[in-house]
Amino acid sequence: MVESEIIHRYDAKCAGEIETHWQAQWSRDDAFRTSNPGEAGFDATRPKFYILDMFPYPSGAGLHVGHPEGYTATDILTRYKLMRGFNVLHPMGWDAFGLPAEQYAVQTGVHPAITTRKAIDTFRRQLQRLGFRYDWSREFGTIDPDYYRWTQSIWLRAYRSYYDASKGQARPIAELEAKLEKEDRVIAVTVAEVGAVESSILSEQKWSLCTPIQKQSYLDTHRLAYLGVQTVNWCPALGTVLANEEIVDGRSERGGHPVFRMPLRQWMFRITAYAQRLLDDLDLVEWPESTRTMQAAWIGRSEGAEVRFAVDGFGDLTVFTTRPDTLFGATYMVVAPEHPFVEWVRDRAPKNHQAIADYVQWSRNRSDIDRQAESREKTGISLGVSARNPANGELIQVWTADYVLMAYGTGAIMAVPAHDTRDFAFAKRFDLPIRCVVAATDGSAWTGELATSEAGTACNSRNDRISLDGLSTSDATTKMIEWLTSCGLGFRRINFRLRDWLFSRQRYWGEPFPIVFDDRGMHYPIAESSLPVELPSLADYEPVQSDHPVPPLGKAKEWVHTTAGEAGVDPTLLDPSTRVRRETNTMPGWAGSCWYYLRYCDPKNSSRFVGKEAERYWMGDRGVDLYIGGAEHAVLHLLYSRFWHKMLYDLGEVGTPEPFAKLFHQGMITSFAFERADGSLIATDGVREESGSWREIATNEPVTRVIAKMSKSLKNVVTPDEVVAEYGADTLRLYEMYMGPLADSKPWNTRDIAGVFRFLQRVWRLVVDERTGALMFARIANPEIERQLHRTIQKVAQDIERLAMNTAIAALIELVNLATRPTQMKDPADGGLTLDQMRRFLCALAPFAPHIAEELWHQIGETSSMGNASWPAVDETQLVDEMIELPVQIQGKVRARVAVPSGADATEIEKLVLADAKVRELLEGRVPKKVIVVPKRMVNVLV
RNA sequence: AGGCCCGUGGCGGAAUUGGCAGACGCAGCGGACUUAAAAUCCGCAGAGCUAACCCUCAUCCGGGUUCAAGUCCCGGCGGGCCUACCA
Repeated sequence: MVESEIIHRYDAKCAGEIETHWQAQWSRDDAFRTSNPGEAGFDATRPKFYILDMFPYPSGAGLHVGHPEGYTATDILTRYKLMRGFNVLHPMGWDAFGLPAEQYAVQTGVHPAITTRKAIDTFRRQLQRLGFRYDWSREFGTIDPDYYRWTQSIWLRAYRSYYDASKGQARPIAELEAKLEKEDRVIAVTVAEVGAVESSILSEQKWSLCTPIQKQSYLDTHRLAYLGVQTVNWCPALGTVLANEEIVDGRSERGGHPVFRMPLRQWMFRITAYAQRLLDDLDLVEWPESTRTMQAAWIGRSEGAEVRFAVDGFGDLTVFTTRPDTLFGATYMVVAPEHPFVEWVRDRAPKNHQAIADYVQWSRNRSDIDRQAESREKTGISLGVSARNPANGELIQVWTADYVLMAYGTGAIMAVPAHDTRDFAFAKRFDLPIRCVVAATDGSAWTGELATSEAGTACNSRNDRISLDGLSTSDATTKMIEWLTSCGLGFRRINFRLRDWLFSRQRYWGEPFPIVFDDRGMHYPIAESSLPVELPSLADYEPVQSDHPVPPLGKAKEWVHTTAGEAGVDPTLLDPSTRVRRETNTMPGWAGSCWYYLRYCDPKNSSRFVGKEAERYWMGDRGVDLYIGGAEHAVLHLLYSRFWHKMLYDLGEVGTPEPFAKLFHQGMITSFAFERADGSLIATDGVREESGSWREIATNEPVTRVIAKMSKSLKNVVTPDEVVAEYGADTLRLYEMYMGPLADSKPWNTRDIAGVFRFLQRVWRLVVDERTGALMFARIANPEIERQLHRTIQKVAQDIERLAMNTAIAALIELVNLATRPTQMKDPADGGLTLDQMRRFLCALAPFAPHIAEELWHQIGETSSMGNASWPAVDETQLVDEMIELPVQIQGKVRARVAVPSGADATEIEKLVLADAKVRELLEGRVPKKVIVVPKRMVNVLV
């Protein structure tokens, strides 16, 4: 018993000791530090590589096993690239402002600043326990005043800029102002009160005659960050604006409170100015096709025309259509209930005034989701007014209906029921005329039973001056646009689905806007030198119940009401003694993540958001070299970041048009759950396994195992902490990578972890005698193992580059299995790997399991850290065999194998194969008609 | 409703470019060692027919292209993701 006691075994305790020992050592040595250009230790001869993880939102629950999946992959690549001689930037930080933290704080009564800091500490500790090689000296959180000072600064840059359409780029708004001043241009001015809806244009006048408020309103219609009116979902009971997804049946999802749609003045971003560039530049990036498609769909470019329909007494009602070729088939019009035309009609139609008002009110209080529900029938009401179809001169009715959206196009449409399914449904419901103006290409007659939106041949489309009849849809479209343009009735237009970005939130836990208002409602920016505008520490940050939005920051009365001087407004803009009111909305959770990748390049810079030299070096020509994160951010975060980046690019602040050269989405880690016959789910602890199948404990009924998301209710959540305690960090890292392809969603199976753990134990035993702790090496390199070692190193390198960590690990396992073959081990001193082989093997293992690799590295006599090691060289000659066995097919079926020299060409191979005894036997004297030879692959003999 | 992606052993998966389907791991079975067990090591392992070899069938189903298809094309079925009255 005593002699069999194994004290030098790689078990959980041993792994834990090794891991914490080396983590402490790396920390003492500052081993993960990366130097910037100009700093001590920076080697300018090395190429750069910037590897970025989407930084986490630290929740109170800590990490779950999904987090380390992407992080392990980037860590492997980081360690590998370092061994390959790159300067690698691999940072980590915290996305820490936002709604969940605030709601958690309201629930627990603990201030979000405290809970968030605590959550960050937990996350950091957990990540460090996994040995990730982050340069922690670059760590920051979006809630750090030193960071959000620059978030505010960049926002101010947008505020002070406009999009110069002629140049196709952002320019300082001072340039626009100077031009207006110099040319004394005539501008459209709105009613005198600030924030009027754009449609209430009253008159036009010269710039020099405008009031300051009119000037500001005008500039606001050009700023990239501007104050504008947007219809929002306002929930008085919750005291906040809600997203569409948070509303069910016109009530809040949480609590079932009523929600009202109301126009609200909010800070917006003019992201629509960048729509075309955001679309075009998707060609510059190496991103998953699905993500690029989603972004393109979100931007939603469509080509068509704007067409004017005359309404007596009103003027022109303008529509956007992608099918101007069907103008002759427009038999009625529809405007959105929010369209100003409705208001105009209502005031002039006393007969159905009330009915129209009721309909508008009713539709206004319906959420977008409600309005868009597929199953519901179309609703609407006739406005009792007619417009003239400019093509055929017919008078057609104008309706209002909520299937037309104010936010898209012009908020009004021409309805062509014969060729649009929505218009068709509406026309059927309200018995409106339908006219076919596009004939099917195959000549078949239109049935009138459903709308045909496909391209075809124009018909019934002629007037005195134009005829489209007989033209294809695309030719008819071109001709119609030309005609409309020549008559001044319309023009070609490209429309985008993308809308401007609502950037205000009625929240406490976010970045304050660096802006103040005077008594007249004019806004003034805070001077750069007075940033940050710090978030005031509030004891009561709960939302306010009200009929009108009251942001929680409004409660900080002393902070809100101040003077221009105290707030830090430039004295040349506003007298310092002027009483001002601070903006009380805050920025949304997305703000901090829009530019964090830039700050990592130079996180301590106190004079710029990022130093130019550091930005140019780390961002290089194409930006971040590899960005890994979840597909849930495929649209919003990535689109917002690209937008900010392009603004900064236009303003000369960054050197690349796109921020992220290559993007990769890791899959989700799921878990198992169990399903009853009726489809209901059972938690894992309510089930027992019985000879390969599962039964519910309570009823003894058989259940099936299914894949489900990890959730508390199903009791199938696994945390890294528990895995580390049972097996160690190296095993967790290895298991997460070995589960399957990084991009796939894969189920966690605790039982499978033993496999990779046993692999690490075999690695350990390869060198360490478990009883004595003595080191064991082969005296002579076994040639088969040597050859396999070269192949493994080669494969691991290739697999890491393409992020196929699972197959890289399989290759490492195969090598270790080969090296531990007991036939090689009869004499311990003669088995396994030589010292030199072990050295090279550990280099290949280190990216995956850095702790055990570092430990063994030192045990075999190395004194410097593995972090300084180079990737082992591969001898090309070891990768090819002299002879290879080719499968030989007869009539397409593998019937024999023939050994041939690996360099043999097709003729040689054919000769060798046909001379082979087995092949001749199988051919039974038949003469081959054709022999297909694919060197190094196979041979197919056809008779 | 539309768009995109995916269906391979009992399970996770491999097959990178159309070229030996099932690497590697888990679970399973048999053996060695042990008084016994654990641990470790060795072997077996898609299905069918076999004592065994052979052979036949086999990558969701049905067609097609090809000397050759898990891989390409067409049609279905099943699952997932996204968008959802965008004129």
